[in-house]
Amino acid sequence: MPATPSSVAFQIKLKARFLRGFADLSRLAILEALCTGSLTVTEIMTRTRLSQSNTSNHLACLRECGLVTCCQQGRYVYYQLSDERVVELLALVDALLHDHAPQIAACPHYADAERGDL
Amino acid sequence: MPATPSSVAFQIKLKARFLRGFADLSRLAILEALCTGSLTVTEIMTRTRLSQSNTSNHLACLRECGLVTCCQQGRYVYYQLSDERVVELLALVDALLHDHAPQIAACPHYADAERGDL
DNA sequence: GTATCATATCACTAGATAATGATATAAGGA
DNA sequence: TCCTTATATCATTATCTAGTGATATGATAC
Repeated sequence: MPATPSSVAFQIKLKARFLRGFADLSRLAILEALCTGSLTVTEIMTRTRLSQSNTSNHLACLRECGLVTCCQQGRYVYYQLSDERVVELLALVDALLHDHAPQIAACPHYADAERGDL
Repeated sequence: MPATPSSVAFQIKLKARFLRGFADLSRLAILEALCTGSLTVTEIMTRTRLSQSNTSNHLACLRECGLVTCCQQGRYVYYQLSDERVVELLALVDALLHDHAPQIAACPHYADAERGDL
C-alpha cells in the first residue's frame, strides 16, 4: 500500500507525525513554555532543564514540523509558537486529561512509569 | 526533581503520555476508525490492516489510558471512543495540519519519511 | 583579531517501544 | 465434546528515537 500524498493513509501518517511533535516530554515542556510568549533558546533551556544540544535538536524538530517559528536578533534566536491553535489544542488536552488522569497515571506501558510517585 | 502528582512536571508527563496515545500511526488509525462508531476487534483489524496481536496490544494501550472503552457481546468485543472530545481533538489537529502539511511531509527526522511519495 | 557567548549540527549510543509469533482463554456451533 | 472463531497475553526481536558529546558557526565584546 504505497501511501500517495492524497490517500487517507498518507493523511494519517502526517497526522501521526504532527502529533509526535507533542508526544514527547521534552518537546511538550518546550511548547508549554512557549505558550506564555517568545523565548530565546537559553531561556528555554533553563526553564526546561534540557541540555543545549538536546534543546536545539528538539527545536529543530518543532521548527521543521511547523509548530514553532524563530527569528534571530543579534546573537539571540527567539522562538515562538507558530499558531495560536497550538495553545487551543493543549488546552483541550488538559480538559480531556482532567477526566482521565488517574487511568493514565496508572498505565503500566510506559518506561517512565513511576509507581512510587502516586 | 521527583515529580509529585500535583507538580507541573508530573502534569506535563501525563500529558505527554496521553498524547503518545495519538502519536503512533497504528493507534491513530484505530482512533480514526472508531470516530465513525463502535467496532469489533476484527473490524478494526480489517480496516487498519494490522495483525491480530498488534491490534490487540494497541487496543490494550488505548484502553488503559482511557481513550477507548469496550464491552463484550457474545464472543465479540466492541470498542468505542470513550469521549467525544477525542473526535474534537482530531478535528482540531486536521485543521492545524491543513496549514502545515507540506512542512511536515518534508520533515526528514522521521523513520517513516518517504521522499518517494511526495 | 581574538576570546567569548549563543546557537546549530551531527554521529553515536542507550534506552524505549512497536511488531511478531507462540500460546492462552473463552464463547458458540457442529 | 470437539472444533472453530474472536480476542488477549506476553516474551522476544527489530526498529525507532531521545540524549550526549564533540565540533562548527556566527555574532558581539574586548
